[in-house]
Amino acid sequence: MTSVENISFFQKVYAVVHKIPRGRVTTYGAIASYLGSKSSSRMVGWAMNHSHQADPGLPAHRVVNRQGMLTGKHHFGGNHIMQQLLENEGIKITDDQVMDFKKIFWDPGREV
DNA sequence: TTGCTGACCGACG
DNA sequence: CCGTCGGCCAGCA
Repeated sequence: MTSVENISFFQKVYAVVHKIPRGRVTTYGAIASYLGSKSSSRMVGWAMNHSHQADPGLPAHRVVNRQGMLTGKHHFGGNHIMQQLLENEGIKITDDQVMDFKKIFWDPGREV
C-alpha cells in the first residue's frame, strides 16, 4: 500500500531505481520481477531510455543487465560515462562488467 | 489504426 | 555450444 500505488508499469520502475542505495546495482529482470512481470524486462530498459526526460537525476547507471554488464552505457551520452559513475560510487568495472556484482546487487522489495 | 521497436530474460532445438 | 523466438508495455511513423 505504501510501495505500490495506482501508477503505470514504468512509473514503478522509476520509483524502484530511485530507491537503489548508493554503491549498489540492480538488474532489469529484478525490477521487472518486483513489478510482477519478469518478462517485462524490456519495458524496464525502454523506461530507462526516456528516464532522462521523464525523471532527470535517475540513477540509471545503477541498473545493469543480468550479467552485470553495462549494456546501456552508450545511452549516457558516452561510452565510459556509466562506468565512471559506478566507479565513483566505489563499484569496480572491468570490460564493461561489474565486479562483485552479486555482492553489490540490490534486490528491490527484498532489502526494502 | 496497425505494426514495429526497445538499455532484457528465459526457454527450446 | 550457439542461434532463434516469444513475451511484456508504451511510444512513434
